[in-house]
Amino acid sequence: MKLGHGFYERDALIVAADILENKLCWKDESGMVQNKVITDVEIYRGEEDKACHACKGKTKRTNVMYMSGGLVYVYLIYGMYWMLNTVTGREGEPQAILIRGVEGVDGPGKVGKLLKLDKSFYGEDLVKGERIWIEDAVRKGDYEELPRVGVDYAGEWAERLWRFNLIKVK
DNA sequence: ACAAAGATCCGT
DNA sequence: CGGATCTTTGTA
Repeated sequence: MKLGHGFYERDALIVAADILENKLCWKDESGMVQNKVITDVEIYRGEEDKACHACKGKTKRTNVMYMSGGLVYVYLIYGMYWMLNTVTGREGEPQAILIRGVEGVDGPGKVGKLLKLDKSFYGEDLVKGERIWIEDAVRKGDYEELPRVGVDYAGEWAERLWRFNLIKVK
């Protein structure tokens, strides 16, 4: 079942732990529905978080993060890779969760490539789920909390354990 | 207007 | 470790 508003409109710290192991669903170029288990996420939360794009305030780019949870935030990094984020929290609380990896796909750039993301996904509604959505899962495995990747410039904010990674079960 | 940096990945 | 490659943002 598709996750609804209630799931996303909570604090990013709660949603991030809860989103692991759910299924990221999308339609491929032939219209076939694909899905993969979410295994690796990172939290970007609030204007005070120096690693969060919203630390610059509300801009054309960060606008969607200020909206109510359940929307897609995508942006191009290094001129090449589209990063997939889900907006969380209530309106006025800039938050997003970066999908760093799904089963068999290790790395946010690869996730974006797999889903063939582009600018048109900015602000896409995950609750409506026309092109992309998330479905719930039953099993809840354990996860580890790690520092976020690639945000050393953010000083003490880089030390927060805001990367949640599913522990692989053999 | 222009320059700089960036939530990455790949090949050497 | 450097190159690819382009949007966003700060500075003039």
